Amino acid sequence: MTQAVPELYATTLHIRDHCLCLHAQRAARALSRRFDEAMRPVGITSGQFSILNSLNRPEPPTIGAVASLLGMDRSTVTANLKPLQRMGALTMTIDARDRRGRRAGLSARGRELLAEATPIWRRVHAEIEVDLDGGGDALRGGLNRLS
Amino acid sequence: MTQAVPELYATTLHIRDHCLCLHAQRAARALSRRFDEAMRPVGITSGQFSILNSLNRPEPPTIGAVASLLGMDRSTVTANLKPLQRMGALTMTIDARDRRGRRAGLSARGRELLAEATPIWRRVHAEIEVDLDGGGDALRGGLNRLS
DNA sequence: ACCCTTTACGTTGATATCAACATATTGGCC
DNA sequence: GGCCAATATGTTGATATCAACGTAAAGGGT
Repeated sequence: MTQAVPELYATTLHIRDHCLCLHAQRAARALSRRFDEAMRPVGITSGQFSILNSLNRPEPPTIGAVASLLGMDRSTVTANLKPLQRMGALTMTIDARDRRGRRAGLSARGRELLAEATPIWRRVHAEIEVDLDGGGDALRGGLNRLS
Repeated sequence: MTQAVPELYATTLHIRDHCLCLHAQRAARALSRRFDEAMRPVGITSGQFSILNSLNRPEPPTIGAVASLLGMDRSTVTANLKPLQRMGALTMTIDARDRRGRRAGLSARGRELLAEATPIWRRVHAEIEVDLDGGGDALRGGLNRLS
């Protein structure tokens, strides 16, 4: 008789060091925290910044288009729009050509928030690129293969 | 007079294509969904698998040690342990040498869940490595620089 | 015109995530 | 021994995330 699960501990160490899901979650959490903290003076989070940015187009996108761009569930987009709506950052309109669809756009307040946050994004992102020591493009390429 | 924010749209496109936070979140969501779906027959999520795996050590770790390993907030670890406790997967003990600390370990049921999920992890992870076409190590390296 | 499939969303319930605040314990310093 | 800063964790409230289910509109075939 050996221990209960003798082979699993080596496996555990292997997973800890190699699991791309774990590594991606950890990096995503670290990046979120970094941008969240930097954008706190503006009153938005990194996720809200991504959404505001995705809405800043000539033709306001549908919920589904935003979900597809951000790689998240449609119901997550709906949920994430709620706090932005309470801030008065959005314009929601029913698509005239397809009344199933709702199009989300930026209000004047939304454009204002985006304009305030963009220089912060630029600064923090430049710091991160420095941390990556020129590996930013390669990292983006690898991440894009996963989504 | 020009439009309200004429320069911002080009910036928006730039952010959409370059923001590492966005790219990392998107990839992390995609990976989570992939493992979540594969592990659903076992009844655990990818995040719960990561936690179970992190608890599988000779000396059960403290909450803080798990948080540090997974790169998440301590209160998030506390919250994530709750569903696992309800499943009967854990053993929680107060550290005898420092009664502030709680150590989380795997119960027999926890080891069972981990043993069931590990082959699934192995299969899905191998598929992902194929998708990356040999770029797995480089991607892990880049992600580690961020956390 | 009528049905039937597909598509676009919303809602609900469970889990995940973090900041801010509160509590308990430890350890050092006097 | 008593005080005080540091440490480990819990709690609360807000947001994020998704699957499953339900609703409404569009589009096609008859």
